[in-house]
Amino acid sequence: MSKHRLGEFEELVLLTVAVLYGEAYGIAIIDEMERRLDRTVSIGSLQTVLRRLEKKGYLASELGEVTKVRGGKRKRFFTVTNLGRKALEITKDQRLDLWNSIPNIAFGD
Amino acid sequence: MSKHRLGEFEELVLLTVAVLYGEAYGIAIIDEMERRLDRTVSIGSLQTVLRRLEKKGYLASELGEVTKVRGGKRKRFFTVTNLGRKALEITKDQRLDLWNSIPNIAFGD
DNA sequence: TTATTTTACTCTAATTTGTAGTTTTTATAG
DNA sequence: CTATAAAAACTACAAATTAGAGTAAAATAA
Repeated sequence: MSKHRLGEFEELVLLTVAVLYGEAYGIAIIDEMERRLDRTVSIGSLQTVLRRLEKKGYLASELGEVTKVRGGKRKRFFTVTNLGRKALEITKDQRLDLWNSIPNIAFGD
Repeated sequence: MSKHRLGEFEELVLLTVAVLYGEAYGIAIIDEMERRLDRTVSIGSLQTVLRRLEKKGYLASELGEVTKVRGGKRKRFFTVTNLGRKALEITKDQRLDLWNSIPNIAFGD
């Protein structure tokens, strides 16, 4: 596997969708990312990445029901697929293996 | 801090330079990355990223001594700077915080 | 029926990453 | 000596990812 790699932003989006399980739609994802990561996230790049991750099979989505809250198109809710979960785990494990292999002196200050 | 973010490949290069402390030059970095990450790494993209990371202050480099091994230009050895270490730590901590916030049901399969 | 709010979506530019090739240097084979 | 091979850095352009700014749709409130 792993012909597809996760870009930096793709990884963060995937993780945030998992964190928001059941409530992961566009604007909620942005709010959560901005709060946790202390950066601004544009709706445009988010949409692009959500589409791409869905196309790659890492995310699935469905439109929500009409609600009685004022305004807005129907929300599109995302969930992480099994394949997406595996991609996240591989990414995490590779990074942690590298961290565990760094000799103490490398950062001795 | 953190106007500069680490791209996916940038992060892996920085970590590998840390792992190879004292022996981190172009071709050794490639060999280490290919072995650990099970992917091919082209010398071209590595050079580009090494330069960019140095420019951003995450890496420092110096030319090695001439050796008596057959052929080759003098090696350029890289080390991770304090700033680079901090960028790596922020990146790692953000990812782990997200992982720790994922509800159990999110991946229930 | 017009304005406001909340949402998704599209398009183009900038940045990052990948690929293929070039240059430099030295040792060894003929 | 000269040609070839080996080991390394470096360059240039193409592809993929990410950012930013703008557009469209749907619903309630005035």
